[in-house]
Amino acid sequence: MGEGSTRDRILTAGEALFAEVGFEGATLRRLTTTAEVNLAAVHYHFGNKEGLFRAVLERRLAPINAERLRRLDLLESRSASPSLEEVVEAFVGPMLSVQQDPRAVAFVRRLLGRICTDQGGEWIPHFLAQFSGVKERFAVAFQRALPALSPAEVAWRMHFSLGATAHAIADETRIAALSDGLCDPRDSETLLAELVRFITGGLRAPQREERS
Amino acid sequence: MGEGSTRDRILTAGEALFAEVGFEGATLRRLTTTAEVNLAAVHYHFGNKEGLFRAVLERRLAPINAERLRRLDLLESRSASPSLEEVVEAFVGPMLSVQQDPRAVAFVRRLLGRICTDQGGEWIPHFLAQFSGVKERFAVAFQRALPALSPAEVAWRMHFSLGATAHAIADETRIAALSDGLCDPRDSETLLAELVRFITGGLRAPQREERS
DNA sequence: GTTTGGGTAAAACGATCGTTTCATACGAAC
DNA sequence: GTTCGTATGAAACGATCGTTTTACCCAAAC
Repeated sequence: MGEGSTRDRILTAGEALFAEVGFEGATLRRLTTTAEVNLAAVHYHFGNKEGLFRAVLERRLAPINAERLRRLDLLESRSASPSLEEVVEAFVGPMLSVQQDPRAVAFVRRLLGRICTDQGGEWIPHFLAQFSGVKERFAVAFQRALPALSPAEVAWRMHFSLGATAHAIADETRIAALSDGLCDPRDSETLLAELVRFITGGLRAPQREERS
Repeated sequence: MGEGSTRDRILTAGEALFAEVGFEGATLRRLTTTAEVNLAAVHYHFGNKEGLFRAVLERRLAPINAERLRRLDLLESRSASPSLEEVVEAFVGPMLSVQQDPRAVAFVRRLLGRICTDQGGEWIPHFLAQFSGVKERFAVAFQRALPALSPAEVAWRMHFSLGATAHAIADETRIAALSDGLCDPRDSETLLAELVRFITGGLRAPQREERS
């Protein structure tokens, strides 16, 4: 932890610590100790603890959402109607594979899942703001791939897909216990393949029958 | 908050407070203030803060898991091979409808979802212990309803189903933003119907093609 | 009547938190 | 060489945390 500027060391250590113990569980003293940085440096560079957290979030979320849009652009430039599997993979894949940095993976797998489930906190609007552009683009893409569904049903199923993804990505131990060792949570490739298959299946489920 | 014994008032207030701000965010002083209980009473009745949290969890989880098994027993007594929809609803339904107590609903919708995503914490084994009996029973039921899938694939998809459920149940605001107001997160009936449909669709997705 | 023990009340304990203050070191601008 | 804004280090501040201690109330047991 002795490389990079002070600011970068704080960001990196904060990312790891927030991912490990969450926002409230993280301590600036523990953070500055592992980062080999003075305690006051956090407030100098980021204002306060929450400012640091927002900076940590943005550093990783921006590339993920950019990659999502890039892949969707690519799909739509190739075909007027991309397949559902392609759209799902463009949405889910970047969370698992944007960065080769293992620290980024740790962030996504632990912190992002935690954020998605956290109710309180003032950073959720800040988090959704970056996500909003992505949401609309993919809502349109999903609706096109699933013309039989109503917009409300598309929204519900995107919601469920997000949940399955967040849970699967955040998990590092439960799937092993659930499967009695059959499934390896670190096998990102299998995880992505199974997750995409599950989500596409759920999205393609027959629509609600209208009582006529 | 002026009814019931001291112990019950602590449990009820703790349930609400943990659901609102999480374990680390909850303060015993705020808890004892709203419960109109002395600070020391928490340690007298529950040992410490974590003991109180475990007691809060158990009070709500036990009925849910009991109801799950009861419904599964009922299904299997009626038919040798219950339909997938029935099994999914027996698994998901109790989380939304076991108790008519609105405080129990608040607990399930906020705290349980949070627990499912929380990585650290010592109560997860304690939580899984109660869940373990449920897990095996439903794993068998799902495997029977989906004979084409490998055990590993059944485990993966149960895992994803749990994630979609936890996310959907914990959410109270995001689906409204995601759907631009089309979907109402408080409409438990629609939520359950859409969720069951999504999960059954995901579980029924075509299996991984073996490269021969 | 006295004793006993479960339950509650008030107060303080030590620890640790996020934050602030103040002094200092360093490099660029003039 | 002096000045000045940026950055860091050391120390302390006030607040609040979970927990413990001590004393008190009161109904049941003897």
